[in-house]
Amino acid sequence: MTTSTRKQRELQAREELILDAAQSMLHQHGYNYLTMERIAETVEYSKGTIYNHFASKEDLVCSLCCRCITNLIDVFERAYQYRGSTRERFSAIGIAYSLYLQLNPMDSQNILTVKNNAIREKISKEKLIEMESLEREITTIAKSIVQQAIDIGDLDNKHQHHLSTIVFGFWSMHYGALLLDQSGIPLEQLGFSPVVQMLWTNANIFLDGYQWQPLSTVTDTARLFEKISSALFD
Amino acid sequence: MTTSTRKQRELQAREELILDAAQSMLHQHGYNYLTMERIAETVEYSKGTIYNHFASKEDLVCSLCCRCITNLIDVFERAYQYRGSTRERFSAIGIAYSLYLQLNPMDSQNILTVKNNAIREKISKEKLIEMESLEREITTIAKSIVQQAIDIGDLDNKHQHHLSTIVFGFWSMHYGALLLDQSGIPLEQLGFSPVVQMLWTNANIFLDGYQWQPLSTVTDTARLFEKISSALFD
DNA sequence: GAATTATTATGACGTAGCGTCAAATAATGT
DNA sequence: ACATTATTTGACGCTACGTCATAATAATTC
Repeated sequence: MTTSTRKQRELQAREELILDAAQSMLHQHGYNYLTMERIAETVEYSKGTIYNHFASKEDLVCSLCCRCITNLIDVFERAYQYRGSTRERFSAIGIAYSLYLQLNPMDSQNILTVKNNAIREKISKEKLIEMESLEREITTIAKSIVQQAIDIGDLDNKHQHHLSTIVFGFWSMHYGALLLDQSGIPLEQLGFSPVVQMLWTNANIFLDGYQWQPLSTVTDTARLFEKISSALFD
Repeated sequence: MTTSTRKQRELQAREELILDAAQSMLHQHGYNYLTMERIAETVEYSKGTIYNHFASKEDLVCSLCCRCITNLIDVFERAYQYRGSTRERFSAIGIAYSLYLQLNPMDSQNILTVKNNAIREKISKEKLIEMESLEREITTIAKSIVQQAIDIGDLDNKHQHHLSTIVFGFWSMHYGALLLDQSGIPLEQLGFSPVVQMLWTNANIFLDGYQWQPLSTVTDTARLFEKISSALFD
């Protein structure tokens, strides 16, 4: 029993070690430099051992992605706990998302990588299921705030059947914005402002569109942004 | 002179041939099946000749992407010409985008591929510039409608300095939604409705948020969607 | 129209990196 | 101490990219 759990723990520890090495390598030299061989060298195990942990390079990257979503869930939960109106708490989720990905550009990269079909095809079924389950978890947090807003009356209950549409809209807006940002489109050159700023404006407009109270027109949004972001990232 | 242009034309024709072959291969068997060797076989030229046209596999895929953006520009221009209010014309752009990518899922795939940093690194400078120029062109169309809306007064001119923010918000929302859709997240399973439908709802809410007249509350949006989409795709 | 030169096409070759598997090594049980 | 089971290893096979010397073809000159 103890033996078995010690083994487990050792395995687990090594897995983390590998993931850390991969992450740092990715961070420093990018995806193309990341090879199974190099990871093996770095952690001082053989390639075969790496393959005992991860079915493929893609599986490994997907695992990094799972870690990232786990981190995001953490931040989302802090946003969920934020003391304020439902609208503020939902906004907090948006801020959490955008600041997290801004602070960890490599993670946006990985998300983008894993979403690519060519890569996805090579990810094992199990890893995909793991990731899906995390994704379900994270959308659940967002959905529950919307539900609460409807229950309280901050959001008209004619939107009850739009519940997931609201979440989806908010999500896709952030997702799209951050991916556009990450993907080397020269936004400034095309005449755009900093992404986090535009996102905050548009998120507010979007929620105003749904008449989610209190509207941004009666709020000091700049100050709110500061408050929420320091509440989340300190 | 004539000789040179004939040469040019032959080259151009072959380039199209290669791109067609690649597109169809991609369509039928996916990115991982696509190899330079197989393309060469299909078009009955040698690998070296393919490399005379495209500096790398990534360059080739980027070229496909450029073709796709060119198509999008076409549809955007039709949207621009749509006879109706500025709001309808801007909405038409959203519909154009979402229906085009819905009808050509392989193109969304390619966009996703090309946006990936690992891939982008391998694309030649020239191709990237070519693509950026197309991207500039396409955003210009969207921006000009927003400008017209402000000039006419459909959109309050306090939004003048948000002009690009509006375009960016609209773009990112659509972009994010369609990528989420393409990237195998089991949206229905997570309790979401069909993407095009959610997008249409959210796009309207977004524009309502900016108070872009006439608001969706005084519009038969379902009918409008039908009208616009048949105007664009027939 | 033959000779020369310029252009273009070819595919064998070098290389990188993935993933496998038989053999070596370590751990565990008796 | 020996047998059995589990884990680790790295050489090997394979695929696919991209190159380049050579061959083939086209253009030009005389």
